[in-house]
Amino acid sequence: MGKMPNPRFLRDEDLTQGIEALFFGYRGFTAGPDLLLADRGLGRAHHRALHFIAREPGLTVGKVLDILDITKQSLSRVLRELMEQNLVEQRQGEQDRRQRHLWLTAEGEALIASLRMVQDAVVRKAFANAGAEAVEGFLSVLEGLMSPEDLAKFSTMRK
Amino acid sequence: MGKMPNPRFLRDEDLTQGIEALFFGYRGFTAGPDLLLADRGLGRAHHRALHFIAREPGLTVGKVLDILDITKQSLSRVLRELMEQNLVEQRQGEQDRRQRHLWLTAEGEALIASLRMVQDAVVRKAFANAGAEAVEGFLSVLEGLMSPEDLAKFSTMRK
DNA sequence: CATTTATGTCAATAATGCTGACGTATTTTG
DNA sequence: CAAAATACGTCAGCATTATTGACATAAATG
Repeated sequence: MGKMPNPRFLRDEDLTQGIEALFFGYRGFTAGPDLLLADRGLGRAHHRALHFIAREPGLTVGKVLDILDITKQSLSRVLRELMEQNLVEQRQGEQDRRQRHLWLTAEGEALIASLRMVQDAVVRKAFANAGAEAVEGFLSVLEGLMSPEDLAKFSTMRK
Repeated sequence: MGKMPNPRFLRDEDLTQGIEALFFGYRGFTAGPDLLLADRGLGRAHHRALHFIAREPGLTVGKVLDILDITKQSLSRVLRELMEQNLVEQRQGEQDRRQRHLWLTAEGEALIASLRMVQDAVVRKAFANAGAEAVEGFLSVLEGLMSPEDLAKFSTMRK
């Protein structure tokens, strides 16, 4: 047998609190980068593309499409804008020459670094104040919220 | 003195994981409602308005503006569409007749109930699988991510 | 009575997404 | 090798959610 079932757990009120915490928390999480990006005429979509390209340089367009789960038309516009601003560059695949591999330019690296600086500061503070155990809980709840497909992507990235 | 500082805590990798967990988790959290709303030609903005009106019936336009932190022009369009679909109604304030108090109609109550059904199922499953302690951690990290203003709103709502 | 407040509206613009259709280069397959 | 599938790009049109700026009205307040 495990712990006593908690009668004060999973009430409607708890769910409401969780829903609202996500709403306000997500907003706090994106506010800083949004401001920085706006200076360059970029938005959250550009941030996401930069993030995943930075995380795994040489990613193909197809892989980014799979991660972001948007249409190729939407991604195409975002990538074009990033390339116009000399933040990202494409290189033809060597094995499969149909593929376009995406890399950050030095300028792109600099931008993502400043975005990370802002976002990391917020996340680090939240993590540090809440403590390591809370962070474990935070992650496990978020994993439970993910679709099976996204959970698989999320897990694979950490290997 | 407290716990031993954990050298494996707050590395760049941990922050990356947190950032990506929020991205994928938030997507899982909004996917269900988005589908239901699309059937009626509504979006996430309408959902947010419905949520807070349902939570505190009789809310004034000004209070909703403060919570959602969007411009009155944006909210105005959202409310007009909700009223056109007979989901929300306005009543003039009795004390202050400049104010418009917002209420859900029976139809609005029915819609928010079905949205809650879908979203609650996702959140309840995530909460139940992760456990009460994890939920505490989840909430405390999210509170740490909120701007001071949003944290105040979030806290006030629970009193 | 002048000012402030609460709300609404008109117009223009931007970022992010969608569907559908079509094109090209390249690889794979029968 | 020819046909099919794959990876990618692009053109056009449209929807949602947001913005700023300007202006208007009714009601409360000092």
